Amino acid sequence: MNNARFAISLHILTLLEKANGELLSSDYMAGSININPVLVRKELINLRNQGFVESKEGKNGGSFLAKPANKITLDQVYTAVRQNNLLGSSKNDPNPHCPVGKQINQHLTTLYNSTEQVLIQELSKKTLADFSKQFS
Amino acid sequence: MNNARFAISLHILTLLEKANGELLSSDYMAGSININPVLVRKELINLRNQGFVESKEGKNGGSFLAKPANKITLDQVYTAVRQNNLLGSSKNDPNPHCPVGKQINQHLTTLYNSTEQVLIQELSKKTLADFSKQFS
DNA sequence: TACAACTGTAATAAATAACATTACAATATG
DNA sequence: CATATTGTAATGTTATTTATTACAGTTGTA
Repeated sequence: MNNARFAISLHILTLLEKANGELLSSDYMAGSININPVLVRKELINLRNQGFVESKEGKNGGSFLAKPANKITLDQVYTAVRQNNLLGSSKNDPNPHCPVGKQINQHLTTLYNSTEQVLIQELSKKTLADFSKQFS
Repeated sequence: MNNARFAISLHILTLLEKANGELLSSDYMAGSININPVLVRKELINLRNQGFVESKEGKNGGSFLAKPANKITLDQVYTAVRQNNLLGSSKNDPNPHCPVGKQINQHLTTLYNSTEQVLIQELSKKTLADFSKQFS
C-alpha cells in the first residue's frame, strides 16, 4: 500500500458504523478525516462497488452502511483499496540479459503473494464491528 | 512500504550471493537492476549499516556479502528498508474534535503493528539463501 | 608518481504519484 | 423553485521517488 486509502476507507466505515443508519454527507466525513470531500466521494465509489455502503443523492442525501459491521472484515477493506503489491511498487524493470534480473520479478511476485496471503488471513480475523467498538 | 527499496535491496543481496565472494561494483549491479548507480550506493549504505554487506573502495573495489546468506532472513531485509507503516502513509491528520477522528490514529497504529508483526514473522521463515537458490 | 577505476556523498533536477481544488451537471427534498 | 447533496471531470499543487551531475577520496597498478 502506498497511500492513505486504507486509513481513509476504514475511517469512513467507522463513521458510518457509529452513525447507526443515519446518513452522513461526504462533507461531514471529510471534516472528520481532514481531507477534501471529493476524495471521500471517490473512496465511496469503491466502497459502494464492494457492497459495503450505499449512497443517496439529493438534499439530505449521504451514505450509510449497506451491511452489518460484523459482516465486513478488514481483509475485505484491504483488498478493496489494494493497488500495488504489498512490498514493492509496480515499476520494476530489471535487465533481461542478467540471469538474476531476468528471473527476479517472478520470484519477488511469488514472495509478495505468499506474504500478502498471511497478512490477509490476519486481517480477516477482525471485523469493522471489532474495530469500531474500540472507540470510547 | 511505498517504494521499490525492498526489491532493490533483495536484488543487490541476490547478486552478491551469486557472486560468491567476488566483489561487484555499484555500476554492475545498477545495470542488472536497471536503476542509477547512485541509488545502489545509497542502498548499500543501509545494507552495510545492517552488517549484511561490506564494501571496498578504490580500483577493483566493490561490495560483497558480510555474512552467510543463510544467516540473512528476509524480515531483516524488510525492517532494514522499512520506513512508513505497512498499511498507511505517515501523514494522517484527522480532526481532533471528532470522537472518531480523535482516536483513530491510535487504533490504526495498533492494527498496523499487529499486522506487521505477522508479516515479519512470515518473512523470518525465509533466508537470502532460500531466495537465491530459486534462480536457475 | 600518475592514471584509472572505484566508492562516498551532496546537490539538484526530473518524473511520478498523491492529494486538493474548482466547477458544474444531476438528483432529491421541502 | 431554492437548496443541499452526490457524481464526476478537469486541472492545479504538493510531496515523494528516482535520476543525474559533480567531484573529493581511496586503492591498485603501469
